[in-house]
Amino acid sequence: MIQEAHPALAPERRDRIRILVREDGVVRVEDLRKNLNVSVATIRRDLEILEEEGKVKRVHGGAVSMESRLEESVFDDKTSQSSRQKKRIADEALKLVGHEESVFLDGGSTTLFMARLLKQRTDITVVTNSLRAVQELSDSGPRVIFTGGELRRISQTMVGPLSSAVLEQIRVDKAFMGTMGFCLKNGITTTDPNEAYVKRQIAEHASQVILLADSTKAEKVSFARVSDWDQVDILISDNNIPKDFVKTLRKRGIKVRLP
Amino acid sequence: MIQEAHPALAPERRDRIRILVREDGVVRVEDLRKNLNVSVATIRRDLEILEEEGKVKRVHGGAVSMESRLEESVFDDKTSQSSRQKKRIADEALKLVGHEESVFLDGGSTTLFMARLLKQRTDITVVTNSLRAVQELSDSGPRVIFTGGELRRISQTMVGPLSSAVLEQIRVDKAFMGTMGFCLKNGITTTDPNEAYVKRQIAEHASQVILLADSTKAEKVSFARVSDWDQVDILISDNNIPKDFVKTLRKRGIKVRLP
DNA sequence: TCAAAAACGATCAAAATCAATCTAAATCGA
DNA sequence: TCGATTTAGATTGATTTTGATCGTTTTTGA
Repeated sequence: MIQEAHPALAPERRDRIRILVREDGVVRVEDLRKNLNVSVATIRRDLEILEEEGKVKRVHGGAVSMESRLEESVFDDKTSQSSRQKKRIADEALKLVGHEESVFLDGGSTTLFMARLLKQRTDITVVTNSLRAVQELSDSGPRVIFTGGELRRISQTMVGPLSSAVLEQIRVDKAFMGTMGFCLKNGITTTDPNEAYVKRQIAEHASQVILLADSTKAEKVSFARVSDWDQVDILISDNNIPKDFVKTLRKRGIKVRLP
Repeated sequence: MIQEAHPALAPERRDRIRILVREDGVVRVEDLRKNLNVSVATIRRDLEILEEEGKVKRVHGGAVSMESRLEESVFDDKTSQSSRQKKRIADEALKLVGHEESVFLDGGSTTLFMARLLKQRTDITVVTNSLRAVQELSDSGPRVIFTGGELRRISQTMVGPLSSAVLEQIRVDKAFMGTMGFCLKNGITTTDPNEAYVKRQIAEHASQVILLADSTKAEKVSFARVSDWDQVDILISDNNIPKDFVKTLRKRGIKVRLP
């Protein structure tokens, strides 16, 4: 076969693809082929792998980044499996919201589903740092308190010291939180330290902390540590979560709900 | 060589349509066809998809945006006199924004026009309590600080004591403010005391206060008093404002610009 | 109100792209 | 070195997307 000067290793090539996709938001298979000097079959295989890893989303003719503007359209992909799970988790979470309570919603797709459902409730107060959640509730619905702060575009949330200024002054009955990963050893983790800080702070000011996370997040560890399990009161997930995991959590006094 | 290298990828094309629709509020199918170099059939199919996603609403001959909350206003404003004036006022105001400055935008249609124009500027920091302004800048543009607080639905702004918590901690070079009414005797007035309070507070924390108000607001008095004229540094309005009024303001040391 | 013009939706064929399969080269362990 | 395994490229039939056509509906203007 061809003996190139630099026979780029497979993971290296996939990394380059990731970068190219993220830079332009969208790439075409043909461009990648020319750029990397491999066949389209290889590109397709790489994209397949990257899609499984959640790095890109394949489309006819190429792929789009999952970490860019176009993410949004992927965001409300209602047909996807995980999306339906998130919907069910949000439904279950809604049952926990009592009359005239105040709740916190953080950024994340699961809590966004919840915001949608909460639109019917005008008796409660919603506190959030998620711009999308506010948009969802901006027309009508419950009383809305927005934390403010600096806009973090990638997650469309408000973070930083100015958020804290507001958070310090409020108390909520229940805090509903999403996460990027959770495991027994490392507790709750997320991608950004700023996000983590906001979550930690609101957890301290909430009577109950309820974690919303589908099973794909189980045993995953992300970059920034949010908190340990003893901060969490209830976990709402789905049935694909390992049985042992649930058992251990329950032993540690955490209620687990699997709708 | 003139031959286009590759047709745009489908999601990319739809994204461009979304942007075009959002920018102008309305687009015609024919314009999109010329702009994107595809057949009308493709445009129609794309619009169908975007309508299902709730991004646009199809109408005979084209589509209107569903994403911008200004949809209606921009729509019928296109022809309206006052809207064009507001646009010109916003253009003029933009000239005052220097390199790497921080500016405040309050709620109101004129400042919203400004937010749109500021999208091109990535060197500045925008502070605002207007949800619409944040939405306008949520994709890309300058650094955004949002005040947070309680959502006042009618104006889509954040108000109340929690807003103050953030406002107290920031200083801006220039504050651009709209108003419901202004006259020599009563100064600046607006409809809601909460709004007035926010305006007053930011005025104290701004090196310069710039009032943006078309001539229809002149000699009008609204319910809640914001401030006296001595707080204002510059007024940007239009030529229909009474000459005497301008003269008096200038005598009091306020710069008046009439683009 | 009516007729011409414009826009629309449905359908079909061509082109592009994809998935599956098979073959060849490279890598690795024995 | 040999053979198993992994990785890349080529081929082929299936699928998706696109543009063109044609009959129908909506808008426009007299």
